[in-house]
Amino acid sequence: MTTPAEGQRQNYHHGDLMQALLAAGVDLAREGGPDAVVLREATRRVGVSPNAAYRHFADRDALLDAVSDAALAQLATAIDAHFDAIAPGDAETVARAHLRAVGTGYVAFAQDEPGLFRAAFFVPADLHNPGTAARSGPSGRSPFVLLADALDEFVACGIMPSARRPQAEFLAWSAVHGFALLVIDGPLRALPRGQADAVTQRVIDMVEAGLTAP
Amino acid sequence: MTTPAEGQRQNYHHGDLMQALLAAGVDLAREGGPDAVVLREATRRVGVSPNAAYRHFADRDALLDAVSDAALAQLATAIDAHFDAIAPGDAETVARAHLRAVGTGYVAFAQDEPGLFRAAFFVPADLHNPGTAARSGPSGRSPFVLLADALDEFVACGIMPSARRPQAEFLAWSAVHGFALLVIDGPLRALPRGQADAVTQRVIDMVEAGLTAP
DNA sequence: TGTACATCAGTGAACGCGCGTTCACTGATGTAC
DNA sequence: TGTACATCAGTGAACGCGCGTTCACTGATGTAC
Repeated sequence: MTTPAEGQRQNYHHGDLMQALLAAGVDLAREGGPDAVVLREATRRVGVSPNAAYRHFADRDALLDAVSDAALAQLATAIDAHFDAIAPGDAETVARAHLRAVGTGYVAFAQDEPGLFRAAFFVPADLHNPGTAARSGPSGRSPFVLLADALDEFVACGIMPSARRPQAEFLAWSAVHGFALLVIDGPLRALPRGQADAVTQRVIDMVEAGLTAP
Repeated sequence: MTTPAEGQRQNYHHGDLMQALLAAGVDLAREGGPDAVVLREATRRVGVSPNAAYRHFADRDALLDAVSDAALAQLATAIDAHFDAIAPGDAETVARAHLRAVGTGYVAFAQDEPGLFRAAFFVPADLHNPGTAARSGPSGRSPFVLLADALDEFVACGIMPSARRPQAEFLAWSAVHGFALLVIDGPLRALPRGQADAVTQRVIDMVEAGLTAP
């Protein structure tokens, strides 16, 4: 995370240019989304000539992929934090809280880091492959896995019929992902944060009620 | 819609260059999404010099806005078709069918015309303003208005509490919009159409159950 | 401990590309008299 | 009905921009002996 004296480098060798370029790329994505991840600008920020990047990334797309993975990892970390805050309780209460934590953390991250959020999903994630550690948070479980586990708990504690379980991830994901986009880019972008948060909870209410309806 | 002998124009004056450029822009969006709406390419396709476009559009963004409106109008038309296919019946059945028609038509359009779909939402629509006729289908009602009307029917026939009505559009929209993106760009992009259609219906089931839950 | 040399990580300069946009212009059109 | 002329809708050439990428190179590093 420490980018030592950007542009002020003394030694010929950088030390960890790969990591520095990745960090610069993440900054660019944070500021302007995936399109802002410009290879030349990343090298400029690190204080290195443009072609130096090619020692560490095959091309611009490889850099963007790495940035996308890093963004996914940050999303995972944000969701982990919501997960860890859940108090113990009976299975059903905890299961519902798990679902809510994923949704709430997901939307909050999109609101806090819209550029990273868009970069994360610019490269379509293969959610079936939990992915490398580069895409997970401290828990080691990707957001998709956390969601899947929460839904498994729904079945286990009897509030969702097991026949409804297959592909239910995508139903929940759709609602929360779509809402995140409405809020950061779409017609709800002007909604004050407090009101948006209230609607976020209603989206999760809808998902929960929709999945557990008799 | 008829683009007379593209690139083979005889007369100095085009006739309706504005419309021709818009049509070319829509084609570009269809083929490659909003980023593919390139002003020079549009003029090339129409067979006109690049700067001729500036007689009709202030700049590239103005062209893209017009393309986006046209794409929204096509989406509206597609949804209108699903609406018109609904058989008469009791209020509740019709209300549910209306909601389903909007969702089904919406996702089907995204699947059939992913480029136009992405172009339509590249310029964030102000859904509160029903928008000009340029954004509606034959019915004159925009998709957002059709959705809002369906939800009003839910309240009117007593299957949704009126306290839940405000902003319910955004809950339903989130789920369907998010799912459309999962299908055209995201992790569900490889799912065969038939299976995707089945999941679409489950998304709508979830929305319907979630909004009408006791 | 010192030196030769292969290897690695950077540099400097340049490339072609296609874009959006502007300039001064010319050909066609239609209206006033 | 004919002509002068303002207006409109195009043209041709060029601009600056910033990008990704490649070339041949040089400085630094570390290992073998």
